[in-house]
Amino acid sequence: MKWTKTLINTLREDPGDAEIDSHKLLMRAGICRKNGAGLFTFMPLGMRSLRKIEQIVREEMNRAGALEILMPALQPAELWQKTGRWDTMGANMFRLKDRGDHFMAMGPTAEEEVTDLMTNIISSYRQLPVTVYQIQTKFRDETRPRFGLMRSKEFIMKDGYSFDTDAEAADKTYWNMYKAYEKIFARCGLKATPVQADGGDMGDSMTHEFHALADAGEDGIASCPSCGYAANLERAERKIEERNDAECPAYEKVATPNSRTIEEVASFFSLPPTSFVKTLVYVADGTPVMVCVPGDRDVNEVKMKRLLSAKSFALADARTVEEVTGAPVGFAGPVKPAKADIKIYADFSLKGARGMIVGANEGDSHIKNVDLARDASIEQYADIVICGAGDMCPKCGAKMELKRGIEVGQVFKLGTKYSDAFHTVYKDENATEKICIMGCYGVGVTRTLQAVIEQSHDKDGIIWPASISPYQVVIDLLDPDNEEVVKVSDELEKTLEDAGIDVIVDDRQDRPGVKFKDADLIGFTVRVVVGAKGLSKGGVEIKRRDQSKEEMKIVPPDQAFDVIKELLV
RNA sequence: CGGACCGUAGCGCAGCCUGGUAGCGCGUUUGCUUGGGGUGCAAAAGGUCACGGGUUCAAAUCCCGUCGGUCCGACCA
Repeated sequence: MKWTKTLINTLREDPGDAEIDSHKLLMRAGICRKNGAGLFTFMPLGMRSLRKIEQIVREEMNRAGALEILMPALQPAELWQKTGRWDTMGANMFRLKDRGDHFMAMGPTAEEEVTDLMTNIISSYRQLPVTVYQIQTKFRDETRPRFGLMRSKEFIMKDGYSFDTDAEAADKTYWNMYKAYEKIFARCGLKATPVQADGGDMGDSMTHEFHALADAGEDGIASCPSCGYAANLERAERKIEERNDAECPAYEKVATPNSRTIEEVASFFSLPPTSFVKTLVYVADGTPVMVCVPGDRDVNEVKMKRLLSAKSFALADARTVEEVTGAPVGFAGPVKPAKADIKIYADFSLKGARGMIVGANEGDSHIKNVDLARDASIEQYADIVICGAGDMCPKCGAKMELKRGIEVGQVFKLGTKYSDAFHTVYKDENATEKICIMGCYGVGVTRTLQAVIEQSHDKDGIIWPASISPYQVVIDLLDPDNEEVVKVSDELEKTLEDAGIDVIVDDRQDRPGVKFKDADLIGFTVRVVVGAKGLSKGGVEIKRRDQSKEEMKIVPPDQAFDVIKELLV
């Protein structure tokens, strides 16, 4: 392919609305163009990489035994009403009406659709296990699209769904997919780490997310350098040492005018935040609860939500706080709240805590010398704070590290949440009707593309892994008017194409510097320079994008092919 | 959905405060020049200043509204 025959439009300057490197490069290299908030057009270069990623996903899914299908992105509302998600998905789902006044959804995911489909197809245990998948555009009305393809309103996702006869078989399928995902990301040149995650509304059982570690990632991940434990901060646990503080005298009230936050109270007492108990009032499914954590810690709302099996869990408003505590916001505490029967949950690390300072449930007052076990009625101690760097690994006790990641894939055990709703059953060997156990498996295809860029770039531009480079090789034809040089370039181009290697020839009437800059910006895996000066000095120059100038090889044209092939492995 | 800011040529921006016939850089086109890391010179094309209303002799500029966009927060199968 000749550069002048395709449509490549690079930008010298960063787009004004891009924040992170990968987003800037996506635009600068001409991979994408923005159409609106969270909406992008893939230009020819981007399209090539995108299709290559899809093909890798397809090959690995097929190899894992999954079957490709394609379902409509436009889905009838009835399916969603059947599982109740028509309501619970809220404003995140694009909804519209057809001319017959029927509500439809632009699919944000497809559990309902696929379960409805398979319910009518599956009848016998002989058909199971079965996994189907599709690579399809998904729609989500994100309140705040961000970071280019990372969080967009329309994106391409591979979504797969498995149907098994029992929990054991479903477990096998789960790990089969898990392994397929490891291969997919490895082949895309992406370092993706599997981490334990929270199921959210999707289901309550086991799930792993695959994260491309990157500072620009939106998710926090706790990981243990010693044993490899890794979990999304939403779920990450920590090991807690047993605590048994020295006995303290009876508690007493202390006036703490205008000291509401832990910082203010800590400075008032001249004590570290760990000497205090932070008490927050939440509302879980309409019922207020109190949550106590050490003063230097934050409540993990996802953990609380799971602990209480709550559908909704959010901080209470000021009025509720006043009703519950009998004091203005800022003075809540676990000792004798106004609402005496309120359930109080405390973090494990507070078990055995004595001599603590807590809010007095009275304006401008705190109480000190609190022994939580003696003075408060704690419903339950549990791990309910967000892990921090330095917390002990729950598996091995080593100090954990905090990292950031981009979620590029997720595998879920769905159980029977959807098969129950749709009555997806099969007959077993004894002709007994049994429910299917489901799993679902997603890969953010467009997000993976950007995650690769985020992980693989330098100050000059993108560094594409060979497997998904728009063209694996770029030939910088420096003297497009020199017949001899053109002949060498044309021959090499043909040799490469005949061998199935993607190659683009920069045949523009431009100075070498322009071609080098663009080749680096777009980041084709291998660059071959063919020019009169080079040929007179012995040949063509070959270098992989991630190699330095010093590592550049100069070889006679007839050896170029072998050297290029070597570099693409 | 709360808070802040921004909409001027394909891209990046200035002009707005203090109203007076719309500018710069990049890119594009043409010619010459240069020819191994975004060459230099010259010429040219390209804008209903987001949209609607108001104030005014006069609005990119001031006021009101709408729409779009960005950031912080909340949310996020």
